[in-house]
Amino acid sequence: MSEGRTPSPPTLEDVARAAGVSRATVSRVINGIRNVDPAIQEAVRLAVAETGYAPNQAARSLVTRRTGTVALVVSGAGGESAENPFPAQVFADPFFGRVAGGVVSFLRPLGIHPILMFAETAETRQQVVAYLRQGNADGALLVSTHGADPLPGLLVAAGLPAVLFARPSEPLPISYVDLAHRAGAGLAADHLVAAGRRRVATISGPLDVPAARDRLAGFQEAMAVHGHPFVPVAEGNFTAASGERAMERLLGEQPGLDGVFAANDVMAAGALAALRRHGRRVPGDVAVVGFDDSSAATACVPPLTTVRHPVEDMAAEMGRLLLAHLDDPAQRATSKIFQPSLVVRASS
Amino acid sequence: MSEGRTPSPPTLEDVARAAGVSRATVSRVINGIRNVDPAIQEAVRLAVAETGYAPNQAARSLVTRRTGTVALVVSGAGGESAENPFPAQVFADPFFGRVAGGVVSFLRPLGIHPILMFAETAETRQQVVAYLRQGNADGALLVSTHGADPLPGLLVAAGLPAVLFARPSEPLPISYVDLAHRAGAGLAADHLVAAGRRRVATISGPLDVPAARDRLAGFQEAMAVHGHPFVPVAEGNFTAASGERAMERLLGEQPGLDGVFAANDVMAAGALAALRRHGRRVPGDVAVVGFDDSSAATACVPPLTTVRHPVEDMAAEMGRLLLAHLDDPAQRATSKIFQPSLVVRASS
DNA sequence: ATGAAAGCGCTAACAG
DNA sequence: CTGTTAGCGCTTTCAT
Repeated sequence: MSEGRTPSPPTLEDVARAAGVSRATVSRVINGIRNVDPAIQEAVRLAVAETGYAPNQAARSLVTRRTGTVALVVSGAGGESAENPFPAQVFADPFFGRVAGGVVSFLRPLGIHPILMFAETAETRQQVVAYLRQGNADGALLVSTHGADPLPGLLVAAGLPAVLFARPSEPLPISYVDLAHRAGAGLAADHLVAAGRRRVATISGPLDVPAARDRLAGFQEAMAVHGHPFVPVAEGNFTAASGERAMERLLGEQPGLDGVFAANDVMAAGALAALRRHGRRVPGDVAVVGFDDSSAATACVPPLTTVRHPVEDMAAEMGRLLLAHLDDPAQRATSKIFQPSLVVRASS
Repeated sequence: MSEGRTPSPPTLEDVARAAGVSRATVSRVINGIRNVDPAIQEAVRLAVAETGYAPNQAARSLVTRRTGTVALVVSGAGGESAENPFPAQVFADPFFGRVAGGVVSFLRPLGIHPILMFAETAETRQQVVAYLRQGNADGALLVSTHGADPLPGLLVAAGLPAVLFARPSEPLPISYVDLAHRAGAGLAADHLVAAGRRRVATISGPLDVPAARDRLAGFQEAMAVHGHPFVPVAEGNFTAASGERAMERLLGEQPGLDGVFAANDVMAAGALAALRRHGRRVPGDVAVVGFDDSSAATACVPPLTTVRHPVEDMAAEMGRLLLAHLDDPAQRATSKIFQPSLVVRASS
């Protein structure tokens, strides 16, 4: 009585034998296809339980040509060389965590789990394309950290289903979700003006990022509407340190400023530090408004008034759009723009 | 002359025909098996290029019984009900980002991409087990947010290869990486004492988390060695808000304290806020030491002295251990404990 | 309503 | 060194 060393897992065949039916019937029951006698269904279910059967996904994919998996790709815009070989920084950004959380919350109830990929060089982008072409995933959810990311174009060229987190910088037949950045920045401007602030400045994000440009433009436009055609600007790169430096510069230019809008919460937190060092009270002397409503907004002292960016909802929508496209590949690219809202806290 | 509607991707057969050889030979070339005539190798490579061939992973997995994929599972300890149905919070923690970054940086050069999973209820844990049993991934990298996570036990019981981020609370034949938490906390104690601090308190993490318990014990032990057998403790839950509340309590108990060790940087940041509100200067009146050396440590004002937790390296090591186990399933469970180090910044 | 049989694309003995 | 041959486990016509 020798037992197999590595008892290979039960197959459909085993279940069929145990239930006294054919493989085809077991397959039907498992895949929830009707036209199966209830009594037989029950027998099959029993056999599945007692054999501990679990369908082999590879075999299934081979015939259905579907993996039931999607890739979640975080992509930069680097060139040939690996400028940032270590992906830790990118994933450490709470923004990425929110995207991942939103994607998972939508996909998981459907039994779909995303494959995490990271691409920032020409080589790694090709890796992503090859990976998808090999049928490791049915499609991709793409989050670019820079506007000029070539990956969306590559995906479209390869005919691979994908959905982007933001409008591509070049027009492309591809679906995406995005935020009404201009409107969001406008909310911040309206709020500062309504609060009686007259000497307002802004800390922008890196201007090669479309979202950063939109937030700046939206802020400037809204301020102009309120009779403030000129707004001092200092450019940051979305990090706390850059926000701090930008605030220093602004304070140097205009010591009497009484309000500042930062294009994200993290830079606003940096600005808070600079203001404190210069003896300005927030919001007494200077009102501060951030953008995103990220964890940084509430971790600050004082907590930040900010523009809410429904990242999780948007990420979930990406999943929805991708699945819709997979169900009906003929359907055209669509987009969904989310509306931001203002969250007022102690900093303004 | 009609073309196929959906031109099905080229197969090995197509490449073989184009190269004028057999499927087996093409397979050999593609899988880098030697004993193939260099001239034929070249011909095959050419044929691959002109057909645009990409191997079908499902077909490959079906016969090799390997997917070349691993699961990265973030797991809580919840019971039957979904107390925290939304995974966004968990993924938003920068700690998770560091783990993901470390895992990806190690796995990606090997062409392996992790599947992101999240489990916090009995049901979702079963989902993870089922997913692995279906052969969607060869093994799991598991990060538990609580000590009493049942998932490691389930994985062992199912005979699924896995590596944990921390020592399991129950002894289990499973590999893991961990940090010498006690030693790390000891470093913090030594530093505070060396800096002349005499009235030192600590903010612990949630005491149902083994790492939090170890950090507290390590700190108390080291302080005792330095002649301070009693250290006031306030328990937090690793969030900034909890750190702030804990600091308030400590200040109430011992208004003259001159040093505090928080079991993570985020709570230390909260403590900083409370200290500022109470008019204490850091480090002038009170020295503050955190733990982890996370992004929170440098985002604070002043930046935190902290105990470095090499999360990325540890995550990479998890990957290495898992792959080693997959290569040789007979090999026993191993563990690797990393040593922390002190990073001195302005807060102490 | 159920079963028989034909592959999905690939790797791995086994011959030659 | 190369080709032939069997499947891997599953879904899916096609008969019955």
